[in-house]
Amino acid sequence: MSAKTETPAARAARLRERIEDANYRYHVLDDPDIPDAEYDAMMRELEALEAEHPELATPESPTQRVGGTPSSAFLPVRHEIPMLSLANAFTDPAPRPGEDPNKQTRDFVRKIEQRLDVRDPMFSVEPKFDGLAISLRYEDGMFVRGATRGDGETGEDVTANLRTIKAIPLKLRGKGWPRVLEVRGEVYMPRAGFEAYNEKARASEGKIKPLVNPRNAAAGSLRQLDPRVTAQRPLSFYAYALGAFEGAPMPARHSEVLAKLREWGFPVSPLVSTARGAEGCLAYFAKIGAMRDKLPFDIDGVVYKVDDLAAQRELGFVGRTPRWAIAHKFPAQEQTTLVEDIIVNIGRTGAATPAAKLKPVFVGGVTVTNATLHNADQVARLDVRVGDTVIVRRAGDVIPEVVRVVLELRPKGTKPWEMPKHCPICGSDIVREEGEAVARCTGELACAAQRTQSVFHFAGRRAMDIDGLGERYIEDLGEFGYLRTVADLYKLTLEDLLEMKRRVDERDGTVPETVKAGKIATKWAENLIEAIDKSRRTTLERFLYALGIQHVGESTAKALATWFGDLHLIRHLPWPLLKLVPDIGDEVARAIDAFFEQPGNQKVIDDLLAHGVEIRDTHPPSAKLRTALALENVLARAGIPKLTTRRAKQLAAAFDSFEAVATADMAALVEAGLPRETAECLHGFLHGQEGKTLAKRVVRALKALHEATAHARATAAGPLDGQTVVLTGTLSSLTRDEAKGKLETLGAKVSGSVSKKTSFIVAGEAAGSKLDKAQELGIEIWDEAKLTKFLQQHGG
DNA sequence: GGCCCTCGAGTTCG
DNA sequence: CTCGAGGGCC
Repeated sequence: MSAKTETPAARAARLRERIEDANYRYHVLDDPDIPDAEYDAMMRELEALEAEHPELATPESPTQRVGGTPSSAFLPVRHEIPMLSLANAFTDPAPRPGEDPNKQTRDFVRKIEQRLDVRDPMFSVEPKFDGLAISLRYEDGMFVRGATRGDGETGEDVTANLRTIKAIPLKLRGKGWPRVLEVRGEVYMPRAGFEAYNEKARASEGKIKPLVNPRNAAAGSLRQLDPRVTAQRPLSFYAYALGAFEGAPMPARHSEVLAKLREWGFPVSPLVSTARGAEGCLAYFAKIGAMRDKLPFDIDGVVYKVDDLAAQRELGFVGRTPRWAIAHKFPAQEQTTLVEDIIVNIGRTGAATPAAKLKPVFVGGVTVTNATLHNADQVARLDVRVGDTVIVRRAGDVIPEVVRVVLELRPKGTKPWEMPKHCPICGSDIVREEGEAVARCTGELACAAQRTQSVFHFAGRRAMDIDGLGERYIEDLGEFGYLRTVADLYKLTLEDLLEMKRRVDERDGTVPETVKAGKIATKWAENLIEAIDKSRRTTLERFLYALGIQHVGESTAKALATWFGDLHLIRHLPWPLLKLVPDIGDEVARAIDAFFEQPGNQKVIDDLLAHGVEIRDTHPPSAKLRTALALENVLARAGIPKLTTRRAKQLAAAFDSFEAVATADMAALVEAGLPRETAECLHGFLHGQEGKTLAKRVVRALKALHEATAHARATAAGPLDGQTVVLTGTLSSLTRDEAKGKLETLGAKVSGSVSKKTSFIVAGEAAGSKLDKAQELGIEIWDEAKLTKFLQQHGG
């Protein structure tokens, strides 16, 4: 049948099929069956056909890979099933005599054998591509969304860019695929494509910027806002795992999954294989290692996965890393360079961290100029000196690290490096505590570096999230006296910022950037003021984290926030009571206590609150905590020496407040049933300096607790208090359970059926009889948009 | 007292 | 990403 006798629709369909087949043969089977010229001719014909008959153009047509318009941002995508990160194993390059260089790999296999009680389990083995992990979602066989890995939980929507990659099928081939399929794999740039692209870039004489290395090139290409740019990049794709999988039976083995993926049109590396036990894995590692340089793409190791999926489930996870898989990495690439200097950086906690300033060297795909030396022990271990030639590599292919010194090249007259005795920034003593690895500057707030770093932490994305407040501004603000504590941020005015900028320009002798085309450019300052203002409304968890208390990171801050629920309670609580929170022990509790013990810190908190910082999620302490704070428990745990649980109980029965116990005289204590000796001891303690301080704090804390509880009760009246809500139909942005939970926290009762008592209903897509009934009864009807907006307005 | 896990803190480059 | 160290469990 010739083109002439076909209808345009049939011709278009036939062309598409042939183009898709050619793609499949080229990218998946690696066995092209038609010459490039013919392929191009078919594409041109199809494009012409679709231009002539626009109704024939479908989104999954091969001509429609580059579509859509440049976007301004990538929307976050939550992965239904988190994307994993693998543990690493290395082969020890210089094992001690008698030591197994492949201990890590063998340990990995041995643990699996122990847990599963099998010998030499079967592994699916594959090369580990050096690219960018992504997830592709197919619904009813059509590619609907693609996202980057992100932090594993949430990535970025890069669908438009992924569509331009010909190795990624826009629709699934074959049959038997599930209704919902998520495929995980690696986008990478083949070496040849990388070279060719850079050749073109060189020829363009600066018009096209050359790419640094294939891996960054892949990552950078997917982050292009304009898919037409991505389409110009020679990207490819290999699939290696599943995410969501709904509506079809799941194969029993990982190797079968890969075979299925290949049938459905995904490129799967021809190097994937299976191997038995540790020895099989190591043989595969050796084989791939020998091929590494000749491969048409970069790899950084191989991956071993337990092949049996049921066994994978049995093995489970530690955190987000599976017990059933490991990445066996090739040794990192190494380079030698010169140590030009060894400097000390001062961190937020005063930690003095030595860092090597290196002669720029290209290693592992980037130019490295700095390498951390961690601490004085590390410097001593390596014996790095200024002027040394050292071997550097990128640990885990990211953070540069000094591997060792090339002693043969050491110049004469070098001296071992020593931690300076005084802080290079503020001149305070640098002290190293007994048994600690870090040395610290003791300058605290007097040290500009610590000040800058703590403000930087405070403003961080995960803390108060002040957008646009970078290290440079913080330094400058500090230098000119606008910023002593974080509270000063909330006192800054537009004029302050502009004045600071003027002085910075004066100091640097730079042309004032603030003056452009005769007008004073103030946009950056306006933005910053706005960002600061926006940060005022925050959560307890963020606020606590932002304070930068030692040992209090994100998760401890969260625990404190959920357990105590109220800043005023936390800031007055004596440390033994802080230990009520799981995962908070002596050390952390003491650190928190010490922080709040400083009047300066309490003043900063007062200042922050006075300048409009508002914690919007204060809530009553958890029920568990309220029990724990009952009088007898407080007495037992407040840190009063010799007071046993039993005695605490007796006291609690006889007195009705902590204050009463603290002010009781000996007679009263004896009357309460305490043996004379215990009573004397307690009385002595409570009237000693230590006891008085403790009592004062406990009383204050309990008062705060009481107020917090009362306050929370008073404000518990949510905006939907007393209202009955009915949900019907399907909501797209959240599940019914989530909607229910959110409505309930705002005070609503969520019921299942519509009656005249119903306050309003929320009708999603395809709402049925409940909607009819609500209309009949004249009940208010919300659509999803209205619900979302309402939830947003009320902190949903 | 030792082991295993998790968390905190510091870090690099584009 | 890595190291060091705190916390919990045996």
